Amino acid sequence: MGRHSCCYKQKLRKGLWSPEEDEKLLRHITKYGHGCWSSVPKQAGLQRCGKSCRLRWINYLRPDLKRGTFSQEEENLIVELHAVLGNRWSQIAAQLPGRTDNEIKNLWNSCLKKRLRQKGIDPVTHKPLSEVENNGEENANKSREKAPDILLSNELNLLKSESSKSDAASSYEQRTTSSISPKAYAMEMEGSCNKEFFIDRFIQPSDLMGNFPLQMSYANTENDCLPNDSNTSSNHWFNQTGKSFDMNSDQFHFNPTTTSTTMFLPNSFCCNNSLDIPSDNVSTEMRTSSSSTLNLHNNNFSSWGGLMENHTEEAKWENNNSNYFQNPILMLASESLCNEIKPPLMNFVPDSFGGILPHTKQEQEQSQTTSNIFSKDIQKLREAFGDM
DNA sequence: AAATACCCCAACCGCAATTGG
DNA sequence: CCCAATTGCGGTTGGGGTATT
Repeated sequence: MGRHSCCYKQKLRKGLWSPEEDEKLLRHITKYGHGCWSSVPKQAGLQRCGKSCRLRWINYLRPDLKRGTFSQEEENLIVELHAVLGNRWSQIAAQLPGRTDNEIKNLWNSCLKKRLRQKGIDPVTHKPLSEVENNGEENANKSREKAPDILLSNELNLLKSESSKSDAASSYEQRTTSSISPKAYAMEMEGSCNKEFFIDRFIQPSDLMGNFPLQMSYANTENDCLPNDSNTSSNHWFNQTGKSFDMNSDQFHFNPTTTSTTMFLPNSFCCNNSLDIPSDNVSTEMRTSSSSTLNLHNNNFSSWGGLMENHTEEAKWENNNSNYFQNPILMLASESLCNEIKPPLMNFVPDSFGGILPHTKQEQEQSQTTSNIFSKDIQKLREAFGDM
């Protein structure tokens, strides 16, 4: 165990990926899905280990990545999430559609940590440095660096720490430009840490439409590991259920009111009732295997985000508000509020992996059953807050 | 202009968890 | 249940770019 077996094999390339390698991997995954990662490099004609391919896809090639610099809102969110979750980068990344754990980790280590220190806040404990020093750094580091689950409720209480008070002026100024509302902020200042606090602080209307996490299984179960099937020129894409669908098929011009397919699409992509994908944008480009239509090495995915964006006012609103929590905290809180919300339009919201989840009421219910995978976290929250 | 220091980030490494035969 | 293969995660590293001397 430990080191991936394929890494022992000779002649495997390491280091930066070349544009040619990127194109090979992208083309392969676009066409067949990744299936078993360890078989991807061979099938894609790459001299890489599967682990390296997976990482490259997740951190760079995935079409739903946002890329570019982090917004102030995103940075604020990361800091707040870090205060609760610690160095659980993947969980933090799950709340920031289009961002990878690696990206967030790098941002934290290179910028955010430093910025907090400059503001007199210990980036490990999120308490004032002076307080941390008084209490002894040892204990603080022990309890925080990699927060055990059992500390979760305690972590939540950190949100009401004195540090917030001492940094109130600058901090509130910052937060007024972020997602936190004055009410939530005031409660935080008052040391409140109850369900209203979380609902007000984290939940946006889009969450209440039933934006629950789903377990992503986009492996192409029918066609995994079958790149040699030359009879199928189809480009099978991945969906939520693990079944593939054919990007060459006319059905790709799909109507979300009749399908429950989840696809990888730019995370900014949202729509109301029906979604007609222009024939000469994404699907066409992804079908074009002979020429590199995606300018990956200029970090340019405008052909995805640009063309795919729905520019209606409502879609813009959705875009602006779909980046919020889809985690157990919100799920728990959402459960108690779902009934108060109007019957949803057909909403497409990014899941934690950047896919798009169409949510009818029925699908919300299905989603909630899937949410059982978070039952452990929910249990902890119940312990922290009591039943809601 | 050259040398050095610093910063950022892509990619690697190793471990733990999960999966499946 | 066992064990090997695989996946996912977080910590770390190293190289390239930029700033400073």
